[in-house]
Amino acid sequence: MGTAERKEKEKARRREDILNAAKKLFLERSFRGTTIEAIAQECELSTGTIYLYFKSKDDLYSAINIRPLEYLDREMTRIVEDDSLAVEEKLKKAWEALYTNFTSDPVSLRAILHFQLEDSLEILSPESLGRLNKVSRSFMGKIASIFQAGIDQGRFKPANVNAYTDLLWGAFSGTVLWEEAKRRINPAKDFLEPTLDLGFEALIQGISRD
Amino acid sequence: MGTAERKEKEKARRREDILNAAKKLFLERSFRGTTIEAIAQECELSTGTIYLYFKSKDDLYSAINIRPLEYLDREMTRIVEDDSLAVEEKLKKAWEALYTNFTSDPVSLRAILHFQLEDSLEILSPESLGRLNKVSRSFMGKIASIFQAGIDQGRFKPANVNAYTDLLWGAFSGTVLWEEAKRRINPAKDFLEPTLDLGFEALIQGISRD
Amino acid sequence: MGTAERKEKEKARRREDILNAAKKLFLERSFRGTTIEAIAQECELSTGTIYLYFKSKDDLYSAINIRPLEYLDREMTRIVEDDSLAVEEKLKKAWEALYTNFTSDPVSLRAILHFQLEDSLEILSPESLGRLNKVSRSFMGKIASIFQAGIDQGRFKPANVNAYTDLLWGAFSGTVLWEEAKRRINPAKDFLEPTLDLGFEALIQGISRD
Amino acid sequence: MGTAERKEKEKARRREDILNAAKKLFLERSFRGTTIEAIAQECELSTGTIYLYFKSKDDLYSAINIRPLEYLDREMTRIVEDDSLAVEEKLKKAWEALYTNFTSDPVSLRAILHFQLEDSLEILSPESLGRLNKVSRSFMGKIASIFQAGIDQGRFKPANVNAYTDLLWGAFSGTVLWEEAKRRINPAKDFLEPTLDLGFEALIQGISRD
DNA sequence: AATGAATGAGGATTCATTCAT
DNA sequence: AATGAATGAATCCTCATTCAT
Repeated sequence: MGTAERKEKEKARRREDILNAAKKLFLERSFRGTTIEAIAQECELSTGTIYLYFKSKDDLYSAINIRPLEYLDREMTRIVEDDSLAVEEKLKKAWEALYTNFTSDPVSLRAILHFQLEDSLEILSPESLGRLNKVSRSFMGKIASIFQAGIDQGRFKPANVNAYTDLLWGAFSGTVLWEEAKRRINPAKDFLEPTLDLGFEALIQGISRD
Repeated sequence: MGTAERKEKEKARRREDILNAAKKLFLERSFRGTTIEAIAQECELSTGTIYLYFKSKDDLYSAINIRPLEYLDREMTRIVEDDSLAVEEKLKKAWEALYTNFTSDPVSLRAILHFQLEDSLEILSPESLGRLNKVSRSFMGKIASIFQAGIDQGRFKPANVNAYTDLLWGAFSGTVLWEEAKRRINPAKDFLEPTLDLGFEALIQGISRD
Repeated sequence: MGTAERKEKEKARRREDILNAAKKLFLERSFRGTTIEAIAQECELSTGTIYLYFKSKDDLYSAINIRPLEYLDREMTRIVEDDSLAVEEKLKKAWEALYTNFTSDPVSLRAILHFQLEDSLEILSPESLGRLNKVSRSFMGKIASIFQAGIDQGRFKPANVNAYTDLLWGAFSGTVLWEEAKRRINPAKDFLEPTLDLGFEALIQGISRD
Repeated sequence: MGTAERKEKEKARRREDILNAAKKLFLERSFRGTTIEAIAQECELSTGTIYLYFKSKDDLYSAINIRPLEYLDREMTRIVEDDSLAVEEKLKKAWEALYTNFTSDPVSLRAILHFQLEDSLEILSPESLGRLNKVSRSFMGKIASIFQAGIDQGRFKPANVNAYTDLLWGAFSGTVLWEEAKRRINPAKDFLEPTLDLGFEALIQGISRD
């Protein structure tokens, strides 16, 4: 039925609106500094309506995470499965995907880090938490599989692939976080890209055999 | 007079007690989840007393930052000025200092990252903020000087030393944050040390000439 | 639409309820001695709701002022513009208006005096302060104009009309305040009316030309 | 013994210091806005010491009242008993005593009015309250006796002398309060003296027989 | 489904007062 | 007597969440 469909779409759109408004405000004023009321105003809805779409503020925050992670997960799948790419190229593509994603959507990274930092995890609805865990595990697993392939092919130094993966994620996220913090203090200086480039070069060099 | 001195010491000790209690709770229950009341109870003082030593909750949190940073700053000075060390060794020592410091005192890193993540900076007392900025700049500056020396000596690939420094800090802090988050979900798995080792190896490899 | 209108009314009524509850308690237990919580209980609302209608406790207190002042201001207009009245009669009516108003609503005078006594003015929201200033100036101006007319007509001794106005207000408010204080100590004795009568007689006598 | 005496004096002096400091701060920042700590700092003592001299903040505040009232009471005695003065002159002198006293010591009037306005009375130690009541009753009684004499001599219109007294006090205090409030808003304009002069003239005129 | 008024628990902070030294 | 650190009750205000309409 066309009507039902339209309604469905309308609803999805609404959800999107809320997500975007929240994202904007979380970025501008941090999680602590953003009230549900402010989000409601930003997307021209009422506070009550927000709760029609999200169970709680934390749930809303987590939803901001999930989407980019799901997106990234799909990207990683594509990269991993693309047989035309060498492992170094795959790694490069993965890194670029991270970069593209998080520069186009800085809040989502912050949201992820926020959850790493605070134990808000406990407040999350079990479903959200489960979904979050599943996606991030899948996503990390795919990166790990690239490292594994590299090792198997004798191109990367043998080491625990999880350590490799953690390193990649840690270095990436830590660098973005730090550059962002610096930029908040001095908006003129934006060294994110060159620093990340450097980071990737070093990483590849550092783990490549010979 | 001995009395005045003892009082001074007593006061310093009290401050320390508060700091430790706060540290413990912030670690266990995050900043948001920790109330002044809880801190007071933890160190067996009253809420009012906390405010005798710290202007606000944020001020207290920031004080947790400053000391390890100041300590690290002194460490870096020692390392930088030790002429018996090669630049690679200096870097290794610096990395180890970070490691030692933040594993022995995980909250302080979390506190630092907290301030990177939130705009709580604005809430800090100007003095705290100033001191924080000064120390961290000094500290970073010393790391940068090691990179500079390495480049000057032709042992590191020429590049922007600030990018190198940011990378080092970003990779280090990001990795710790991530490993810690993982451990909170699954306490059994602690991969921090090997991952950081790997990270350092990769870094050195990656930036070393030939 | 009737619904919107009813809502509007309901809201105004709520505001009124809060105002009345606050008035009652402020009268009974003074400003300092009255908590928001108590006000909330008195009008069977929650503390949070109070803040939906008033920015702060001081704001609420000031709101108690404004209405009677605005009412008085309108009264004064009527009196001033009533050409059938002699200046002495206008003064009498003005005095009576003050009397009627403040005996029917004693807190409002106390609230006014409270703000005269404390520097709480700074705490008031700028809007409230502005409104307060505007009304009281207008109100005083109208009384002054009666005095001016009296002087112009040669019925009052020439003098600074502002001094006359200040005197009238000072004598009135001071007397009410004092009688009220006495009554609080000994509720049996209420001399307000005769004393005010006497005051008015003396005032008229005192300023009338021969 | 000289030592005991000196100690006594020293103690009285201390008390005086505290009183003066408190007076100054109460005037500058109002009762609410003044902390014991601030008073202690102002007179270079410690908070604890304040409590050696005064039972409570309210007690301290009340002490500020009592002295000028006691002084005024003595003044009134002198005036009342001075047979060389006519009743009108006595009244004039009484008014002038009030004026002199409260312009030289504005806080004390504010303190008195504060107690009229708030029911801080309940908080006062019974002794303080008793003393306060006694003095103010005595003081008012003396003014009343002047009115009584005036009526007896046929120079004032017969009326309740308490009403006369209340009127005098109300008009005086109300005018001072109001002029002070105005001056706080616009310090340039000080109309206190002329307004009080006018007030006294009107009063005398108003109550004098023919 | 949407609203937005109402809720009320929760928390930071202040400050009069006490008390050990 | 003097100190000033410690107390902790008291209070204002915020804000995530609910619910009647």
